[in-house]
Amino acid sequence: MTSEAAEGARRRWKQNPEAVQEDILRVAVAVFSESGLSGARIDEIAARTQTSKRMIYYYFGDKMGLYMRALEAAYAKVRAGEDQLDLGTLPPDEALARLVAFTFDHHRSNPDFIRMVMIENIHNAETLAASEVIRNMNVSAIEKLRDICRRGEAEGLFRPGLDPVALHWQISALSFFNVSNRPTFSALFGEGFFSEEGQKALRRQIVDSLLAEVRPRDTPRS
Amino acid sequence: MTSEAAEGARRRWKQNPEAVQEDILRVAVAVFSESGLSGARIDEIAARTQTSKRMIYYYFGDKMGLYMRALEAAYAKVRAGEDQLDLGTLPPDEALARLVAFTFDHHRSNPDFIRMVMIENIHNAETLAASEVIRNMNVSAIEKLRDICRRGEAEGLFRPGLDPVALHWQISALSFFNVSNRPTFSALFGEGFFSEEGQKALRRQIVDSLLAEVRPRDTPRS
DNA sequence: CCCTTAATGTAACAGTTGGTACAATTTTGC
DNA sequence: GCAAAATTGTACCAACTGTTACATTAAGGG
Repeated sequence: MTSEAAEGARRRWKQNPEAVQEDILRVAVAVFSESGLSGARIDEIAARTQTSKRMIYYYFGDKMGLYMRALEAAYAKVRAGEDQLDLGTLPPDEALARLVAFTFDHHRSNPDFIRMVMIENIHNAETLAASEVIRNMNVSAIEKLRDICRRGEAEGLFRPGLDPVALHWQISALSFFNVSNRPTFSALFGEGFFSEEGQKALRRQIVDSLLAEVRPRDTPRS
Repeated sequence: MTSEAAEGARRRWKQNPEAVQEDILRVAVAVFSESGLSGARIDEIAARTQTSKRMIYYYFGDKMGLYMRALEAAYAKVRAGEDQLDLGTLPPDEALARLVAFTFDHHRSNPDFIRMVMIENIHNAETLAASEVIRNMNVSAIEKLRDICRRGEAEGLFRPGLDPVALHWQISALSFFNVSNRPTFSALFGEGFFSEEGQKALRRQIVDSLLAEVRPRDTPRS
């Protein structure tokens, strides 16, 4: 904080490279997520920036370089938000419920990130695969779940043999689809699901469904 | 069949407008789903066709006109495949299980359609919303579920008050995400989920989860 | 068999868009 | 203070891309 403040003070008059890059990245995420990789125009990104097109090429090389950095920025922001969540002190079932509900809400409040991931999937995740930065960020998400599973199994609350990655898949699928496919789904079946009450009911249903999933199977004959 | 054969025979030598349009649409779906709306190039579509760019504009007006028709074609093909499925004779729980498993497989075998819907969502479903053709196609999907629910409730196999649209939402979410987000998910967490065994296990889990969802709630004190 | 209309080939154009050459200015190391 | 390096402004270009004008051929009606 102090070093950043000093940095800001030292360069307060003109030329602030870090701020310029952040500015560009912020706008790039917005424009790419609005228009897609081919649809996004460098000129539009530049126009919505406080700097110029020249600077984009100076700092990021070319369009793909900028796109990759924007993708990384989108992931970084979302993962940072997730780290706010502390589940270590909660009992396993409550921790899982909290994690699912949080993921659902968190995806909803980060549509830019969702759209960046959609775009990346359209392009076969080639940029993501080329970015070591991102791959290193996604370990923590699974670690949280692995810990919950381990504790739940130890306490006999969860059935044994749970796969944290499979759980993550399910939680992601429902929370992601809720944001990614809202346009087509609501165009075909109405906006009802996306009202405040609709979303609340949906979230509860998803939490319940996941909790039922991890509970030990009924053993009728025992 | 006879009229089409006659039509084909009559125009066998040169000029076959229907075939030309079908050819263009087939390629258009492929190219749009590969590259996105802005990423797709009319020149590439033309090149992969047996006709010319000139004909694309002659029959479809402009790029957006072609895109809309391609989107409609993608929906039509998938919905036609769904209509092959007959569930009326099965008991409700089996019918639901069959429908879920079928949807899962059907999405998997139609990645072009999935990608078209992804692209449409990136563009806020504006084209889909403007196409009456598509909206009329999606009633049957819900009708199937509504019928299953009604029968299940009548027989006491399902709990009352089920929402067919909500069920459709869940089935779609899991089956869709499985295809749409495969690139990013497998880049981050490995290909394991998308092997033949992985997909089989996933499908069974999804079917079980949906069946558990509709069963009457345990009423411990009765 | 002719004339209108539908279908197709050729070639080109105008606007856009990613990218850059060149020069000026600011910052920093010494 | 000064020279080297980092940062920024201006103007421009070459390639691409959606779209169309013009001419030509095939099909159907009478």
